[in-house]
Amino acid sequence: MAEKPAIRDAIRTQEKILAAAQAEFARRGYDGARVDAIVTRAKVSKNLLYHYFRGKEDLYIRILERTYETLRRRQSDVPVNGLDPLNAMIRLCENTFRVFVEEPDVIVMLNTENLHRARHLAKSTIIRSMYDRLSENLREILQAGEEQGVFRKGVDPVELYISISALGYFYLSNRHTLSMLFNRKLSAPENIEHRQAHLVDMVISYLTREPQPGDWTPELAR
Amino acid sequence: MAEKPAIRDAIRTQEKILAAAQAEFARRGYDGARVDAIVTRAKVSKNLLYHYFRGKEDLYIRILERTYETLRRRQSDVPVNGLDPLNAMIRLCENTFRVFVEEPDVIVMLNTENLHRARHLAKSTIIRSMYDRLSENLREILQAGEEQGVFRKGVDPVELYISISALGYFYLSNRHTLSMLFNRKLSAPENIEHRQAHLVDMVISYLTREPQPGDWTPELAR
DNA sequence: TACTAAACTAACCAACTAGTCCAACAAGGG
DNA sequence: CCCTTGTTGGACTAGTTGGTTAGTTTAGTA
Repeated sequence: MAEKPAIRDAIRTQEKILAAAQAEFARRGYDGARVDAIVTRAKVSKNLLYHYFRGKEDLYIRILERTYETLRRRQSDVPVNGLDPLNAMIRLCENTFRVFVEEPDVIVMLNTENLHRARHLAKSTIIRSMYDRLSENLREILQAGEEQGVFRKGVDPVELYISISALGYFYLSNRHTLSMLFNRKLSAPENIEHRQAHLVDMVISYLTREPQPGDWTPELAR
Repeated sequence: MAEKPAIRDAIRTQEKILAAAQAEFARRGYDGARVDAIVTRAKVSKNLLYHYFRGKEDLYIRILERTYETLRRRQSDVPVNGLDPLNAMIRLCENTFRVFVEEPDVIVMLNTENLHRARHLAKSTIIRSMYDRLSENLREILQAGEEQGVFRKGVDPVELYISISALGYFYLSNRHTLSMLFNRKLSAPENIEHRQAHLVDMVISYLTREPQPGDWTPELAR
C-alpha cells in the first residue's frame, strides 16, 4: 500500500506468478492448466517462472498450500470462543459458507486435488498439521451445547464438520450443472443468502432435535 | 448372452470403447484423459475410435449423457409412490446416496463438467429434459407430509434436493483429502453406512422440526 | 468364386507442452 | 564504475497428444 509498484521486486514478482498460477489452476484444473498461460497472465517471461519455481507441479503444490491456509485462517479467525454454543455453531456455519462464497478458487482446488486422490496433499506436511485444532474446537462447542441441554448427545464432530461443509460446498461447486437442470441461477446473491439460511437451519435443526428411538426406522438392516 | 464373443461386432466394440472412455474420463477428468489410453483400455486400434466417434469431446458428451441417465434411472427406480411421506423421503435419501456410493464414476463426471462450467451439458438437450419430473415428484412428497402434519411448511424442493445430494456427494467426492486431514478412512464400509444414517438423520430432523420464530437469530442482517 | 461394404490396423503427422540453454540487458548499492 | 541481482528474449528439445491417411482383413451375398 505504501510502496510503489516497484519494477524490480523479487518477492512481488513471485507473488504475481503465484496469483496467476492460482487463477489458471482454479480455472482449468491441474491438467487443463498451461504453464504458458500462467506466464502470460503474470506478464513475466517463462524463464523467470522456472527461475523461482521448480516447475508446474511445484507451483501447484504451493497454490494448494495457500488454499488450505486461506481456508483454515478464514474459518478460525472468528471469535467463536465466548459465544454460547448455539451462536458459536451458527457463526461457524456462516463462516464456512462465506469462505466458499468469497474464495471460489478454493473449491476448484479441492476438487482438483481429490481428482488426483490427494496425491499432492500427501506430500505436504504443513497442511495436515492445520487440521488438528479444528475437530478439537468443534468438540468443545458440541460438548458445551450438550451440557447446557441445547444440543443432542453423541454428535460426531468430524461427521458434523463434513455436513456443514457439504451443504455449502456442493451447492457452489456444482452450481453450473444444477443451475441448468433446475432453471435457477444459484449464484444470484439472493439465492446465495437463501442457501446460507437453509444451511444454518438444517444444521441447527439436526443439533437441537433429540432423536427419539423408533422415530423412523434406521433402514440399515434391510 | 446367447451370442459368442463375436470377433467382429460393431455394437459390442462401440460399447467397449464407451466403457473404456468412461473409466478413463472418470479417472483423470477431461483434460487428464488420453485418447491413447482409451484405445489401449478398449484393446482397439485408434482409428476405430475415430471411425465410430467424432473425437474426444464427442466421446465425453456421450459418457456425460450416460452418467445422467444412470443417475436419474437409479434415483427414480424406487417405488417411492405408495409410501407414507416420511418413509418415501427416507428412501429417496438412501437411494440418492447409494447411487453415489455404487457408481463412483458419476461423481467425477459431474465434478469435471462443473470445472468446465457445464459447457457440454448445455449442448445436450436430452439431459435437461430428465430433470423436469424430479422436483415435481419431490414436491408431492413434501406436500403430503405437510398436510399430514409430519413435515414443516414451506420447504423448497430444489433446495432440499441439493442438500440431500450434498450430504452424500461431498463426503464421497472429497473423501481423499478429508480422509487424510481427519485421519479416518471415509471409504471404509462401516463409515459409509454411518454416513448414510447421518444423512437421513439430518434431513428428517430438518423436515420434522417446526421452526420456532426467534429460535435463533437469522444473523442475515448483521 | 468374385465382389462389396463394413470392421479393423499400423504408421504417421502436425501441433502442442513442459522445461532448458545461453546470451544479454537493467537497475540499484557500494 | 562495477558487481550483484532481477529480468527478458529467443531459439530449442524431447516427449506427448489428438487426429489422419492409406491400407488390410473379414463377413455376407450374388
